[in-house]
Amino acid sequence: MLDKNYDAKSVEPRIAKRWDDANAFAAGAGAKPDADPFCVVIPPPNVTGSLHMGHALNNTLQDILTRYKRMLGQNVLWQPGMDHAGIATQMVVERKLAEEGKRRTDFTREEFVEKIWEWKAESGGTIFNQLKRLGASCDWSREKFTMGEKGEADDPMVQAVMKVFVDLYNEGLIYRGKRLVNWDPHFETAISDLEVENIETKGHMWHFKYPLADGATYEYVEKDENGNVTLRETRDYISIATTRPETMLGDGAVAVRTDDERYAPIVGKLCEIPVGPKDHRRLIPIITDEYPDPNFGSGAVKITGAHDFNDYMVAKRNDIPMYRLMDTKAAMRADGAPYADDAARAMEIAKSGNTPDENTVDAINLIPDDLRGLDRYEARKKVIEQITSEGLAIMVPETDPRLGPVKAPLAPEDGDEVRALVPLVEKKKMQQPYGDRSKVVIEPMLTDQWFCDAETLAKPALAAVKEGRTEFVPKSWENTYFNWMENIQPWCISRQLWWGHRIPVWYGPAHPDRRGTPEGKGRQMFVATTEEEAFEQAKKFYEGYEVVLNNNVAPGAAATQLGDEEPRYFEMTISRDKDVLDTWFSSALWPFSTLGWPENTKELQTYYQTDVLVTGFDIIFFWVARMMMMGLHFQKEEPFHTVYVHALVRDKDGQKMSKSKGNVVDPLDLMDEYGADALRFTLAIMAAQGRDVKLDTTRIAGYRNFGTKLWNATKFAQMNDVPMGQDFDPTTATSPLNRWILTELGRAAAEVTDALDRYRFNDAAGAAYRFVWNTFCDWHLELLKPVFNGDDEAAKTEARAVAGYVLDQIYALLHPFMPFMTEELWQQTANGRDTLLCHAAWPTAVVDDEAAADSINWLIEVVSEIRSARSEMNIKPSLMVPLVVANGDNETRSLFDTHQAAIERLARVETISFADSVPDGAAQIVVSGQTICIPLAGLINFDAEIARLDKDLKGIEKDIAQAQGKLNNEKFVANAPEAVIEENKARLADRQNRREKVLAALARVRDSQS
RNA sequence: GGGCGAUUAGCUCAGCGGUAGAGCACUACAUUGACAUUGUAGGGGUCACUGGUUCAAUCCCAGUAUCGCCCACCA
Repeated sequence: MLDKNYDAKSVEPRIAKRWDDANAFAAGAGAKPDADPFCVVIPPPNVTGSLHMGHALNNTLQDILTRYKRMLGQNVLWQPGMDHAGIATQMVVERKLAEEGKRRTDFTREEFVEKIWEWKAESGGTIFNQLKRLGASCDWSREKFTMGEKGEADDPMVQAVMKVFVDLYNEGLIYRGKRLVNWDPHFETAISDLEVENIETKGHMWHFKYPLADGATYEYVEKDENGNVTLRETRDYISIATTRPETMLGDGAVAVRTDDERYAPIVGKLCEIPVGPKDHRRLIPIITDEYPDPNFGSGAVKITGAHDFNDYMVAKRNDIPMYRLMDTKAAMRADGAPYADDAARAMEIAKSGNTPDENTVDAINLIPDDLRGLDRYEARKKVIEQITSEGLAIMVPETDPRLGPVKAPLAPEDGDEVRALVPLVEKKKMQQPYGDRSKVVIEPMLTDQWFCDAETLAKPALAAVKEGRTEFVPKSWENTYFNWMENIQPWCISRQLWWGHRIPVWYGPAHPDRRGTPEGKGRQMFVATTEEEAFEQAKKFYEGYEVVLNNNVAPGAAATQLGDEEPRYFEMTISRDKDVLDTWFSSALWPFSTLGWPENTKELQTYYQTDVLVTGFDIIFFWVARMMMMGLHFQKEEPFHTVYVHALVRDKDGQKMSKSKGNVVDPLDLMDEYGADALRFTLAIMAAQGRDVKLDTTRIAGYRNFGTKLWNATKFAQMNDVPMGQDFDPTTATSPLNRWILTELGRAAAEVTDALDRYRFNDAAGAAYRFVWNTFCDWHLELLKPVFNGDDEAAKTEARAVAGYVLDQIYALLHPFMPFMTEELWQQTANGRDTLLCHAAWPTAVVDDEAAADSINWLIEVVSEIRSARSEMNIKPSLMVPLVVANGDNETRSLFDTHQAAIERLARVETISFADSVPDGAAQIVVSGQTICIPLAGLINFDAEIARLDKDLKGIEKDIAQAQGKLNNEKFVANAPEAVIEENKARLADRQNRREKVLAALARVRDSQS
């Protein structure tokens, strides 16, 4: 016998262990011979991670699918693993070190990386244990890590990444170059566009004068829309607006639109950057470009190619030098020659109009000595001060509307004009880029990075979805995918971090004997999947020279001269690239790297293409798109045929859960309180497509109660000797009640199955819920009671067998949603069950008996109506009442005979009799065209009875009016489908019949009252 | 600036061309045998607004309002 209560806390670990001991989720476990494979790869959680609601939802859905497919007998693999999560992990470990008062830079790179591995060993299993608590049926023996077991170079997980890099490099799809990238000054690394969040912030726009060189002047004319001159003055400057004054130091030009008449007179002239030591002011040219918008600001834009993405494009187009102003921490540069020297050098460049190579330009430091080393915002303040104090800020009256509402203008009194002039500093909302992890303002920075030609890789990935080989569910996400893929930019894949896959490129010096050829110039690259291979390449390249490998020297350092006497003998040192790859580069390979690629393993052959990817929309770009690209490129087949995109779990008020907001709901707490099954069921039933899940904990309690209900239903079965786990053929059942519940079971199973096949998790859970609670518990079990209490032994035997069968099927049907409790019930309810429920067969419909269904549905209606009438008449529940069926036809009599015991028990009826007329002083119920009476003279309150019948009548008449209205409408009859017309006709006939009966009943009540 | 989504019972959400549903909350009643983590009965909604299409609109179309998200280079 079951315990009084289901105790999730003790059952869940026990069942989990049982699955574990049985290896129940090993790839292919429980599969039929030659079964179709079904494979899902887990979105790998961060190694630093701990289970949050997003994981709980994501993994619940995957588990529902894999358990369902496993029960269908398919060859199932749910592949688990973790992601090394470069920045996130490095951040966590750095934070940990900070607690000990240490910094990353207190260690060597090797030491620090070793610390991360230690940390992984220590706490890396946390999230898997949490996933196991949730019931995730992954093949845990196949756990993978994006960095391999220990990061060894020959680990297949590492080799997969290396091979992909090398292959793409050899195909020209990966290249290195100096580009403007998003630079995170906190982590001191480049990041990709996707890792930047644009946040609206309050900023300012300053307006400054850039004086024309040599005191030149021009006539500045402004016109309105109609061409009338609104302003004409002689100027010796050009007005420039900027939100980032500190970048003025790196300006390479001022650009105006080609057709901007205002500036036509000065195009091609030089102007002066109004900051820095007076005697070394730099002059820059005024150029034309299509980029400036004449209607914005002054129409003239300063061009700082090294610190702004737009300017970068302009500078490239016009061969304007790009001067890098900041260091890796976004502080103003303090390296290189004194300002005077470098400024002079820049002047020469500007005058010559020939921009030297990028490394030469990069070496020039244009930060005035007094600003060197300052933080970029400190520098901004100083720059503004200096320009303003020199009188080069554009001045406007205090009343200028551009100053914004903050500065209250002095009201011009008694014709006074202007009280004062102030610098024009517009208050302005602007989109500011922030690092999504560091939350620090991103700095566009000109650096050497590795890029992947995403545009080329995206083409097949785009076509795969366009042509339907991979489908998104819900489909609307495909537009998001298309939009991004069609506008995809080169993917910056290098990161200046310590934790990650180190880029498999080794650098050596220029070849000493090949001056004047590419091999004899600059550093040489050896791209190889292993160090040995790179070494071999280098040896071949530097044939005749000594080659050594030393990763501690700067990559591509000059050849070392060996021996004083033999100057022709050099040592060629090669050293590996210091950078690591973007984490998503390795994640992109997940669907095939986890299956053993680059080796052609049996798993790869069996399970690739995988089936469904279940993921949140926030990583469609980061991950899904890149898996599509890499999967198609390296396997020539999409990594999955379906992408199920679920919503974000938000808090009750629709806010994204975040630690900083303090609104995080911890799924572990919820599992402690309600059990894993209740949490899972809630997430499943709330996972409607296309909408966020706003989690309301009261619902979890509700579904916990659902589990209790099932538990108690099973207890009831046990108390009535219902046999479970029998080999019973349900088609042999004969009684209407049994055939009815089998019919309902089949319908429910079909509904759940269909919903799961369409990824309608909420519909699936809802259908199972309704069947178990509202059909099986509310009616079938109640209707069984009179059978079990009766003395028809044959009927009891069949009823028990059917009840046992249905319960077994219920466990199976609910198992994907509530695996722990159902497995526990499965194990406890039958002796000698040698199977695990997780491997049991998925329910299918075997009995569909319309007549039996009609019969029981009639019974349910009668009972419900009697109960309703009793309640409204305030007849005490304890009072057993007689029932008189007036003018019943034979069919009705037979139904009452069949269901006599059930009606008596469920409606608390003492006797059922038949009469030719309605007895006096009776409550009258009209159901299925029959008038049923409760003759309780004296107990019936006539007013209440009249009110009840009136209410009934009103509803009926409303129905009649509606149905009649439709049927009288010629257009309706002409256009509506036959079924709808029939439905309305039937409704009308039924209501008319009932109206007659109810009117008669009303008349009788009124009669007896008078 | 572009795109997407939402607006349904007091709350959190399903439904989506043929007479509105769930969970929680609420009201009344019921505690001798599966279950108070319960049962029975009930109250509560012009399905944001305005037009249109249709025999029929909560559902389709257009527009409005409010809210939310994603993308975007206006200095």
